Parts: sequence; C-alpha cells; structure tokens
Amino acid sequence: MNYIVLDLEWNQSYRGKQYTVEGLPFEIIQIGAVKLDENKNVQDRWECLVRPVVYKKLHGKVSEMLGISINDLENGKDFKSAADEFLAWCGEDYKFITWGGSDLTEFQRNMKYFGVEYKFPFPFTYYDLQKLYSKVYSDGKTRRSLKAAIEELGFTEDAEYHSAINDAIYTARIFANMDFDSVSVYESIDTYRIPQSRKDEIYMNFNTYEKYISKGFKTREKAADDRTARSCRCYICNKPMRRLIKWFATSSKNYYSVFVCEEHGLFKGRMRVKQCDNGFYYDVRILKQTDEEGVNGIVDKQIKEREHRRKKRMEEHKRKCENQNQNKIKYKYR
DNA sequence: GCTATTTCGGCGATTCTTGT
DNA sequence: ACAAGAATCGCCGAAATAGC
Repeated sequence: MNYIVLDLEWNQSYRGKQYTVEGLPFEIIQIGAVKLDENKNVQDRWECLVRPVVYKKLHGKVSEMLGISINDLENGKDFKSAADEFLAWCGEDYKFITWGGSDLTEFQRNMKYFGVEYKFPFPFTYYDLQKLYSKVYSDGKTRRSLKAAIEELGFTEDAEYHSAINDAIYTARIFANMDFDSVSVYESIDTYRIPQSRKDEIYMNFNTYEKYISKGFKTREKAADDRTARSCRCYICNKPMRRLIKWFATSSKNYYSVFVCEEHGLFKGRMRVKQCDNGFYYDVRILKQTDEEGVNGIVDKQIKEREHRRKKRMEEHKRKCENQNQNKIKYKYR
C-alpha cells in the first residue's frame, strides 16, 4: 500500500459570497502530491495547475497568499483531465495523507461539480497529519500551521509555502520523520459522503475508543433523538449497555452520557449532530472506555454547567434588584 | 389545579484558529 | 473573503417548581 500526501490550493469568488456558484464554494487551481511506499520512502511526485473556469479572477487574499496571478494558470489543465490523471497516478492501493481535514472534501466537491467519475472506498478513511502531529508532539488537540510545525521540528525551509507541491513535500517530510506507527490507528473519516442506510452506518473501533457515524436524517431533531445513536452497545463484546447518566447537552453542541457494560465497565459517550452537503443531518458519536474518575469528570461537567447558569442568573437578578433600588432612591429624593 | 417564577436545555450568534 | 471545527455566550421556550 502507498501513501499519497495530497495538498490543494483553491480560489473563490473575488466579489463576495453572493456571487458564489451553487455547489462550488471553492475552485481548485493547484494539485500537489507525493507518493511514498509503506516504508515511507518517496517514490514519486505529481503536480499540476488547473485553469479555473468558474471563478476566472483570483480573490485578492488568494493571490496574495499563493503569490501567483491568474496568468500563471492560463496553461493549466481543465479540472476533469487533471483529476483523472491524478487519480490514475495514485494507482490502486493507497491511502491519502493531508494537512488538515478540508482537502478531500473540496476535492470531492470539485469532482462532483465537474463530473469526475471515481469511486473512493466507503467509509473513506485518510490520515489528517495535522491531527497526528498534534498527538505525537503536543496535546492532540491544538492545531499547528504547516509552517509552525516545520519550524518546530527545525527542518530547513527551502521552498515557499502555499504552493501545492511544496506543501505536499513539507507534509511528506513531517510524515516520514515522525513516529507514525504510534498514532497510525487514528485514521480520520471523510464525511463528504455519509451512510445511505442503517446497514452502511460506520462503527470504527480504535481500540481505546469507537467512532460511530449515523445515516442521514431530514431534520436536526430526528438525528438528535435517534434511538440507534442514543442507545449504545459495548464495542468490545457488542452487548447492549445500561445507561448510567442520560444524554445531556452542555452550552457547546456536544451531548454527553455514561454507559456501563457488565463485562468491560464504564464508557463515556459524546455525540454531536452535523449537517452534510446534501442537507441531511447525521450523528457523530464517540464512545470511550473510562473509569470512576472519568465518570466524575462528566458529572462535574454537568454540575459545572448548572452552576455556571445559576451564577449568571444570580448576577442578572442582582442587577435587576439594584436597578429597582436605584429607581426607588430616585423617586425618594425627587 | 391554576398561575407565576425558577431552572433547564436546545440552538443560534460570536470568537478563535486552521485551511485556501 | 469564505469554510469548518471547537469553545463560549446568551436568548428564549419548555419543563419544573413555588405559591396560592
């Protein structure tokens, strides 16, 4: 199996969102990629310019950042040929690596818009190296820009950033030098396409946790209330679990819950409703094995949220009273 | 059992950061 | 300038509770 490190550059409407074409918020103008074998040895490179046909002028921010003008793209390929050639170059057995989680979504949007026919696997998994970099070198949550990561690692900065092929090469360099094996189980799942039906729903077991992606629902409510998503089975033995704490929302868009498996103990659940390009709503749920301390953390979160609201209300109430008193005083001395 | 007030919970708006 | 994820704020209707 090969690794394809992919990086894209894209353009957008130069005169504002109201002129954005339906189904194509961004138009890809550069494709850059590096192919590595399973031992992380570089095999090949691929790059091309794409001549834009929808947004034929570059947005000011884009040309500034990329350091190019529209003239540089005149001799570019049309997207369909570029994508066909690129996908043929990718071969049969490969996995994508990108810096951040947006490239594959934009690539598929462009493919759909320009009628490129190609079947990516389902579920469509890839490696988000920005996330894996954070897991290896940081807390797993913060996201570093590519430049910041290269500088942190002390790599030589021998090429301009924000060029598709250069950024792909930088990303490949980080990939080849990091302890990838220690984090390689943490694949990302592309959700440009979501499960069509119940039987297509995704249950990914990452050893320490399980990720579930539901089918699409017409409304946010139906997605949030779905019984399949709200009731959980143990991802180790597949037996139904008992719910210890019912699902509750914090002031964020996350829902939390705690379940218990008779054999494997405590699990914390986190769920979020998202919306897909086709307008359907779907659930992303993560189940993670935990202990009493972890459960206390969830309970604390719930209590903290209540306390937080109570305090807010108290302050609000106090302020109201003070205002009333002030009014009274005013009346007194009038 | 009705009404007013308090508490809860869902969700949009806002902000920060990344990406182009 | 626009997109998307995550975190936070705050509004407002629903549910719970207090007061009668």
